[in-house]
Amino acid sequence: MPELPEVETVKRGLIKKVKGRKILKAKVNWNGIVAYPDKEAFIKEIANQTINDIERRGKFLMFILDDYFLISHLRMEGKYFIKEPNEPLSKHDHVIFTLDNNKELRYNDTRKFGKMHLVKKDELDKRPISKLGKEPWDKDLTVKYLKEKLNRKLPIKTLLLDQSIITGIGNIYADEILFLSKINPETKGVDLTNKDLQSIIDNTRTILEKAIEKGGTTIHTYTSVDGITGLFQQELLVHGKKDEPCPNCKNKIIKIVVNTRGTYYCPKCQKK
DNA sequence: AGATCTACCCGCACGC
DNA sequence: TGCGTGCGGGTAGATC
Repeated sequence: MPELPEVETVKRGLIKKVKGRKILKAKVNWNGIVAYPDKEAFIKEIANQTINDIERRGKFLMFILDDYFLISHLRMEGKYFIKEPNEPLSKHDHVIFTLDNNKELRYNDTRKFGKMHLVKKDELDKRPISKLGKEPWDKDLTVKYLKEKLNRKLPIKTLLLDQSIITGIGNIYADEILFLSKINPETKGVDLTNKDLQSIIDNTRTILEKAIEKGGTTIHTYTSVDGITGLFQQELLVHGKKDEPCPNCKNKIIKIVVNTRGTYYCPKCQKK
């Protein structure tokens, strides 16, 4: 599933393929994907807009158009493909953009979880990305900042997934970051030391950078339906490794549930 | 009022 | 084989 590194990889791939292209028209085959505005307005307003650039904010892709931002969240399984117009639609192709180079940009989403918002450039503050917290590499992401934001009783695992604090960390990397930081996922935010907070910042950056690097080497796989999952799977240390030996101390990794999210950690290395 | 919790959107994978 | 259930990001709305 796409977390920040995968979204960054998709972004880089899309820039190569569609930057500078004009969207001649759009077709929406599943209304649920288009969250705002309604389908008719979406189709009407996006016609003849040029994709001037593509940016990433947290796990959101942001297509910079002439008068609008197209904000796209892939959620669990969203993918973009470039296809020839005469190629038959795949089962889960839900939004099709016809480009000015006789190609189609197709949004494919097995689980129909993804969302798109088309917003005027001066209306950005009303839409989802306005609430995002610091990007992992933001210079303002400091121990002081985290100390304020994490001064709560919720488990650190839950707080790491809160996109309004640090944006871009998902369920998988949250486990990995806490493992590298030797912090128990159930530790209350308020109980973290300055050293813990610095560890979280450092390890977040390290692991996401490493993952982006990996993503970069397999950039073509974003057009392959099952390509993205396989990539960082091999790199994981604890997530999904129930009953397997901890890479650090060989103790068994255990799985618990923290605020409905499956959570993996080493009880020996990550004591409360 | 602010913090926290819950339901919801979906379809696939898995296990009994 | 067939059915039930867990999964998971973000948001809206409920509740503490």
